[in-house]
Order: sequence, then C-alpha cells, then structure tokens
Amino acid sequence: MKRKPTPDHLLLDQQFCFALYAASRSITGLYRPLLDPLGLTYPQYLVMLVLWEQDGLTVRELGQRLQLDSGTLTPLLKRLQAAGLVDRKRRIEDEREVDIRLTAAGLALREQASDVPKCMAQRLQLSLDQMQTLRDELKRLTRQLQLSPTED
Amino acid sequence: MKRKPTPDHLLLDQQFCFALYAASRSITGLYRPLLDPLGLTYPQYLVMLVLWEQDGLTVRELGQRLQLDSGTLTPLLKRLQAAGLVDRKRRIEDEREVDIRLTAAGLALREQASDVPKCMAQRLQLSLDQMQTLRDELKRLTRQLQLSPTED
DNA sequence: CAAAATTAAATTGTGTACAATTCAATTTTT
DNA sequence: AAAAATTGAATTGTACACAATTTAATTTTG
Repeated sequence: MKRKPTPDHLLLDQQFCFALYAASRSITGLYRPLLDPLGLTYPQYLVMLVLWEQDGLTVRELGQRLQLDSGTLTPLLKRLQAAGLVDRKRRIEDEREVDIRLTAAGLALREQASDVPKCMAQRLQLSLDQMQTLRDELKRLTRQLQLSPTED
Repeated sequence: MKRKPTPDHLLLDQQFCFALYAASRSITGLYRPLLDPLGLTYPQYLVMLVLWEQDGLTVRELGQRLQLDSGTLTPLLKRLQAAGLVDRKRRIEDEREVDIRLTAAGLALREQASDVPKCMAQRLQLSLDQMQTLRDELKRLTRQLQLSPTED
C-alpha cells in the first residue's frame, strides 16, 4: 500500500514564505561582517538608522517605525546604552515615556556606517533598479498585511 | 551650527534589507493564527513540510534544506518530539547521525495543514503569478548570497 | 593499526521576537 | 476630584537564530 505523496502546495520549494524567510536570514548574515566592526547587530543597526534620521524618539515611536515591541526594544536599547551609543531617560512631560537619544559616540558612528549600504548593494548583485522594485513590492506587501491583519 | 542630515542611503525607508526583514516578520505573524490550532510555530511548520516531503532525514540534512544549524534544530526537534510528532534516534550505520522520523500523529497532521498555503495565499493579496515571480527572485537572491558569501 | 583529523549533534552563551502580564503614570468618566 | 480606563515601558516566559565549544563516533593518515 503506497503512501500518498505530498501535494504540490505543501512542497517547501513552492513556499513563497520560506523564500522570504531564508532570504531575510541570508541577508542578515551578510550584514554581520560589516556590522561586527561597528559593534552592532543587525537589529541594533536598524535602531541606529532610525535615530540618525531623527534623534530623541520614544521607545514607542521607535517601535512603530521598526515594527518591534518593548519586549524586544527594551533589552536591545539597554545594550546600546551599555555600549555608550544612546542615553535613555524618562520624559518630563510624561514620565511613562522613555526618550532615546544618541550620545556623541552614537552620532559619530554614523560616519563609520556610511559605507555599509554601498557594500551591501555590491554583495547583493542586484541592479539599483531591481533592488528598488523588489524593495517596493515587499513594502507594499508588508503594508497590505498590516492593514488587514485577519480579514479578507 | 547645523548638523548634517542623514545621507539618503542611510534612510530606513531606502533599505532593501529592512523591507525584507519587516516583510518576513509580518508574514510569520500571519501564519501564527493558522498554525496555532496545529500546535506548530512557523519554523516547526517548515520542518514538518520537509519531513512530509521526505521522511527519515538526519538533523544535518534538515539543516541543509532549511539553512538552520543544530543549535536551532536540536531544541526545536526535541519540542516536536515532546509534542509527539517526530521520533529521534541515532542511526545504526553511523551513530553520530540522528534520524528524524514522523510519528503517525506527525504524518496525520499533514491533512490538517493542507489548507494552510491556500489560506496564506488569500491573505497575501497577491496573484499566483506575482507570488511566483517574487518567490523566484528571492530564491535567486538567497542562492546568490550562499554561493559567494564574502567575495566580489 | 594507532594517532590525528574530520564529522554530526549537542551544548553554551548572547541576542532577538513576541505574547502576556505587571507597574506606574496619565486621561477619561462619573 | 476620586475611581476607572488607558497608555508606555518593563518584565516574564517561550522559542528561535547563530557563533563557538564540546563530545562522541568515524575516517584518514602516517
């Protein structure tokens, strides 16, 4: 008695989601050798990108930007603080909120990070155009998912 | 004295990699309500997909397929074993290797999982064609990165 | 064939992710 | 204004990821 083979739609190689998951981890791995010298992990680098863009955000605002909650951000930010890259202090206007500010060292690190995107782009072997197209499709996808989380 | 603004290439919204990272986590979140009833996490679901496709792989072979190492797989597989979905035992031919086999319950779960891909596809709001195109681009990207990890 | 090298899992340690709860501060209601 | 509801971080607990080390088994070499 033969066993039914796996239907096509359950094959790993058919899964859009695995392709995404694998690509995401692959790329994080590609960042590692670039970020190690800066003393940053990839999620920490993302936090720094946001702060370089706009300093003095609260944990909540950082979370909105990066789609991460306080359970992830609080310990991550404490590590950035321990590394001397950010300061954390309660807002005077509202003591519930914690203000995250770059230190001088944190701001200075931006210069060192300045080459990272170019290095990555080279390693990715994608044209700028391909990269933008793919990026925008992914952004659209993410936006779509966040608008209608369970409906449809 | 004005501070230099962040150069464009360091803006979060410009980052291809953040788009990928955010999309990946978004989609994992979308799987959660579908997989919860099966008692699986998303990475556990991926392991099950591989085993449904080909039963009796070693930890190493599973790792190759999913790009995960034993540090991730060993505890994950122990949890699947604790859930009664797989058996783990040393190979007789080579006692270093651990053979992972579906239990009857593990095999039976495939029927329940059968609708998951269709549900996901619906929620993603992408045509089958768009999904395949995007998937194949991501696969190509991952393959590319694994071929030339640091060179170029 | 015994020592050295290699290999496969497991273990250890660090750092995310994220659900759920807690705690304190602020707003809203009554 | 006091009680109730809400909000923002932090905390707790579970589950990945992944580098690095350890352990045991097998191969390769001298």
